Amino acid sequence: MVPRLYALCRFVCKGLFLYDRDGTFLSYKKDAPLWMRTSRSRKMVADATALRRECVPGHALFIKYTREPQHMNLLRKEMTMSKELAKTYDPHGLEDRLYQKWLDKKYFHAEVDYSKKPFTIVIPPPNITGQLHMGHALDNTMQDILIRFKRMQGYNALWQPGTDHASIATEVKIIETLKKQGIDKNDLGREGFLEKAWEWKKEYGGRIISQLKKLGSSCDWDRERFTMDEGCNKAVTEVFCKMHEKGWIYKGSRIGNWCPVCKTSISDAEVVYEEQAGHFWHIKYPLINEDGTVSTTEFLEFATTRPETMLGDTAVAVNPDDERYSHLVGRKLMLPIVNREIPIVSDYYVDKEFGTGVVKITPAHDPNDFEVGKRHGLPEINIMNDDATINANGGKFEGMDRYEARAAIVKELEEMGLLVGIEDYTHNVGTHDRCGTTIEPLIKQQWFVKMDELIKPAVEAVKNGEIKLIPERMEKTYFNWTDNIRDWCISRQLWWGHRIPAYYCDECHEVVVAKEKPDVCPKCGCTHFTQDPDTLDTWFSSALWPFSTLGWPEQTEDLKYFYPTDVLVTGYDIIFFWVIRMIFSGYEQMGEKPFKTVLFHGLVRDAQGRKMSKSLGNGIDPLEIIEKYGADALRLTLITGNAPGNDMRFYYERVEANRNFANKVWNASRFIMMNMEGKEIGEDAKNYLEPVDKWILSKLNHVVKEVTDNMESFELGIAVQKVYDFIWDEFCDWYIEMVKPRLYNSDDKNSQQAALWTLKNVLLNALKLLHPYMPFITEEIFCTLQSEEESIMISSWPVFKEEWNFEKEEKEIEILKEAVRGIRNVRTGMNVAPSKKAQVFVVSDDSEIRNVFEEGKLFFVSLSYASDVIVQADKEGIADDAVSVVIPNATLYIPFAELVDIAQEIERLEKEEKRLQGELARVNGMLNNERFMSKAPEAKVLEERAKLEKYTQMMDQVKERLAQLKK
RNA sequence: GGGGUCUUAGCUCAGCUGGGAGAGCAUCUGCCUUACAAGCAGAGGGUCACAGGUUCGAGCCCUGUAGGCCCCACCA
Repeated sequence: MVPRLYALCRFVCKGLFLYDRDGTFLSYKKDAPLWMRTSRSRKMVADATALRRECVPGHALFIKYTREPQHMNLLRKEMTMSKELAKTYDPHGLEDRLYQKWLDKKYFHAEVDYSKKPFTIVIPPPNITGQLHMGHALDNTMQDILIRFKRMQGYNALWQPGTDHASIATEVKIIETLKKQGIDKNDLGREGFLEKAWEWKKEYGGRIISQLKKLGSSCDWDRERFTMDEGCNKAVTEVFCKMHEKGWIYKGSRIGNWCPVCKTSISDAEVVYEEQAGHFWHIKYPLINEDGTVSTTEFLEFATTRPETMLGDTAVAVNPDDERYSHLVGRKLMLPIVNREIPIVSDYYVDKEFGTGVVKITPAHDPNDFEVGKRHGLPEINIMNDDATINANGGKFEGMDRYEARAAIVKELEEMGLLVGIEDYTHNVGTHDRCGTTIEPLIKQQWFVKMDELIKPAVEAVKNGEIKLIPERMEKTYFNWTDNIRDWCISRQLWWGHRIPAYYCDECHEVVVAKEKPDVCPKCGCTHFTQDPDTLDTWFSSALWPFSTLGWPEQTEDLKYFYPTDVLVTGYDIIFFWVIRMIFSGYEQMGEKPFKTVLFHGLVRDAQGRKMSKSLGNGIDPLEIIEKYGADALRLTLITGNAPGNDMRFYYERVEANRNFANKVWNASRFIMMNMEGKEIGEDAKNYLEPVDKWILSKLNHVVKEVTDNMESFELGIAVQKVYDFIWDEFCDWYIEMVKPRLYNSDDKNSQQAALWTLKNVLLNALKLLHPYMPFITEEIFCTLQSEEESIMISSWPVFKEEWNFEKEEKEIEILKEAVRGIRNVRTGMNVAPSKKAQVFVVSDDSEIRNVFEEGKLFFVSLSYASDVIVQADKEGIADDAVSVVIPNATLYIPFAELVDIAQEIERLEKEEKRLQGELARVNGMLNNERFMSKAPEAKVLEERAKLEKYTQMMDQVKERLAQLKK
């Protein structure tokens, strides 16, 4: 036998009372031990050791309300807790257990089944290098909500999971790891490196998956795919060859973004512009005289941010309309140091207003200059190696790093007297989004995808609504990109990725694009080929994800059944990288859209509104939140409190509030189960429904409809907010309180049964509505509540039931609620303790109203702290100094035993009078406005008329009462 | 330079197609009320950034202004 000891601190701020289980007072500890919460002050100081000494050995100690779990746990270890159901919801253990159960039962698995309609979502595949962050958590919570909702609605719901090989991100990471081991990528060679990469994938690729499971994601894990698995590789090769044949993939020499550290080209989308403090070097080049000598008096001055590129200058340009220089066009300049003659050309690219209106042209190292060079047939002189050191074209600067060369060249120009000045200048510098290195524009042979034709159906699809973007404004961003589309550079000089299926004849260098290495060169007949060393942009394989995962290029049953998918959920930040590319790929390869709807979400930011990032160290780990508050609370936090597509800030307070909601649900359920214990609830109980039962059923009915509608239109946050409000405000705070008297009274079995039946049914339906959002707690309660059902996740989604539609009762109960609120209001206003009961008289000349109060008397008594309630048609027998509360069509009187301060009461009523006056003025203003009456819709007019009647009537009551008091 | 978006209570944000300003947190007051103090019952708090316009009626629609954030393009 273990006697228990209770510590109750609820009503004491400065100390701790210890009671045993029977409530016998044991001792009082001043300056009590823990961080505790009381209603007033959140924290209270005390000493845990002292408290522990207070406990007799073998006794249990129960601290009722604490805030700091670490202190709580410290004590718990030495305590024997009560064997009753846990009073607070504890997600620990429970979540993993339920998830395992779902897995074991194969609830997440979907098979082709033509008797059901499919509902498909493909996961945005997380990088294998990734760790679950808040963005993933949000993204996957949204998908899971949709999938669980549709599954319950009876759809054959498939959530197709997988991971992305993330070529450059992964390669960078592996190189780093190897570096730590003292291994250089090049020493390993391609094969050796790839071996390491696959090992790495094997080790870390599963990590993110297990983290997604912690969230509760109901993905069909049997179908897990990888963007570089065999099937995806087949799809990639197929697409490449097909598009090459069509002429939409081509190899071209173009200036592109080159990362000198990763030694690969990167697409425009991978370049991040950063503002950097730099300099503007003002330089002049001497003109060449008619006779071929270098002028010592005539110069052309300009400014540059990158003086080292002068080594590759092949012209200087001015604006054709610039009269200052028009006479010089066609003449030549002597490029100093290099001593090369270069022409002065005119091109509209040059801005007359900017600087001196003169620009040096380096076609090989600047995208704009490249274009100018093309227009004027200028030579392209590449002065750099792949690592951004100067090459042989740089003469004596060969071997220098680009920045070293810059300093050396500036120095030399200065010595030559050609440096006019140096100016501080901040400008935007392109950097590589993966490694931060400054991009070097270089001319390289790269593979490109021609976009002009490919993009057309993708533009059309969004324009004509075949693909819907949510929120709608994302369409503008979408078109902004499609309107300015440029060819997509798809080759990467990396090893980790899909190999480009292009083969070069060793003899004649003929290029053959084919699924397999060709045997014979079609041109020269030789049999030796070398495959293109490059790999493809990661997004090339991601673009095929919606159909490659379903088996394409094979015409599988899955593909026929599940494609096109229904919804794509993703962040707006990858609309260009991914969404658009999936759309045009879908149309091109499948002849059909890849998905019907794209649901965008925003970024999860920290409490200060900053982006969560590793460098700032402000990232919040979702797994930590799950550990502390449970996955359900996290999911609810991510989904509520902001509009679709907007960024959100992450607050611990909000997680806490949602954890509290979980606890509320838990306790309401516990209450219902406790009351149901040992009682059979037959279905005939519904023949004895009372008005309150009908009221809550009817309320539930509306919620079911609204929530379903909201979810159908992807308003997930709004939907769950309605469930939240219904459960907490209506069900817990009103309905449960209303039926308590019936539950505690076993004399009227029918009434009790009806209440229990209603409690159970409303709870079950509310749990179902909540399940997509909070899968764990709802499953746990659902299964405990009705042991015969095996899982809420395969139960059916609630629908609006005509037989639960009770309009009359809905209105009636609202009257009672208003009366209760009115009474509570005056009581607190007058500082009357709840323990102090008082008689309540309900006076109304409307017999229906009187009837409502008679019927609801049982709970009305307890909710309004009444000793008893007397319903009558007139004021007969009510003390003059009773406090009164006016509600539509009735006045409530509370004759308190003590004398009521009449003056105060008059003041209160006058305030009410003023409020009603205001309302009446507004309503009358509208109704007396001729133009309102003629133009406003009839429904609105009727509504206002009804209000007028209601307020007039209430006003009469208030006036009457005031007159009486003032006598 | 082009485009998007935001500005609503002390803080963070809702407010769908125009028809009496909301939530959470915070603050204040009361509460030992056997589901829940991670709770219950109340209260206070807003010129809806500013200026015009449309409308019977504007937080919501239009124009402009100021400030914040984001995306695209990138200026030698």
